[in-house]
Amino acid sequence: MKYSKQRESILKYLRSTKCHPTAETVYQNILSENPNISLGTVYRNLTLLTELGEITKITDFDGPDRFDGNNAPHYHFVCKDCGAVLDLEMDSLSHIDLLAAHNFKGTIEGHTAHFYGKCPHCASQKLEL
Amino acid sequence: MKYSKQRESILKYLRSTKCHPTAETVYQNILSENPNISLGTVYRNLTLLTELGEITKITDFDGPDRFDGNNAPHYHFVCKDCGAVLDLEMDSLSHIDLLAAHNFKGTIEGHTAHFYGKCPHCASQKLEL
DNA sequence: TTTGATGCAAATGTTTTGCATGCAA
DNA sequence: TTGCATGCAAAACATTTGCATCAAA
Repeated sequence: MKYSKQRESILKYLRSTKCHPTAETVYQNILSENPNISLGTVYRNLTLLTELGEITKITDFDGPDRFDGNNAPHYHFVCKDCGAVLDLEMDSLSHIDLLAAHNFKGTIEGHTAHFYGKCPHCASQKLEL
Repeated sequence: MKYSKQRESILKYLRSTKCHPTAETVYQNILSENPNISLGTVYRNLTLLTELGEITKITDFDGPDRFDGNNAPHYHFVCKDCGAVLDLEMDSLSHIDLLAAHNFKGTIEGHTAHFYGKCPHCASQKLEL
């Protein structure tokens, strides 16, 4: 694969943040480093990096897809109040694959899961009302 | 809420199928019963029925949103080969909310989870190769 | 009659793609 | 120099919305 400055910028930005940005947000954040980059190039490289396994595409939530530069397996939380997407520190739930396989005639290869509720910030605001 | 024949058709169709159709598929399937219905009306009613809790919107997968007329809580499986979405017969995984809450300072109200692999049909085809 | 629901079409938002040009190998 | 990657713009796709009309209450 041929090197490109644009792809390097995109990956560097995703590795540096925990905010699970959309393609548009990635674009806005690397624009200062790449004044002529186009949104199409951002999309092309996000798709490519996802196929290479360098990043993960998060399609679980409403709205535009988000991207995650954290390669380690982990689960996500979304706040019902403010919409923030946070990483959760918890063990793998691989045992649920066995529960799913129990009455299923196909093969279970894995799962995705995410959690929702109130994030630390919104939960504490609620208490103050 | 005012009665409408279109809404009744949509709900009747969703109650009758286990195939988790998209808005477009719902539209195609009720067209014979409602020759003049528009796709916009289908979208409006799918949104309304989702808000009423009569049906569920599935946003977990790539591609357009799907809708599920089965009100009972259950989990979904998607086949990596053919893309089919199937219902899984398994107990609630409510215990994973406790696992998620363990190191989390906000509040966990629930989760969504889905499983992937090969469906019964594609798994058996694979064996025949 | 009143008000919410519809059909239609245009608008919106997200993502993909065609094509000429540019840059890495 | 060769071919993949880019920038740009148009297209494709999914969904929402404005508005005049229609039908349920």
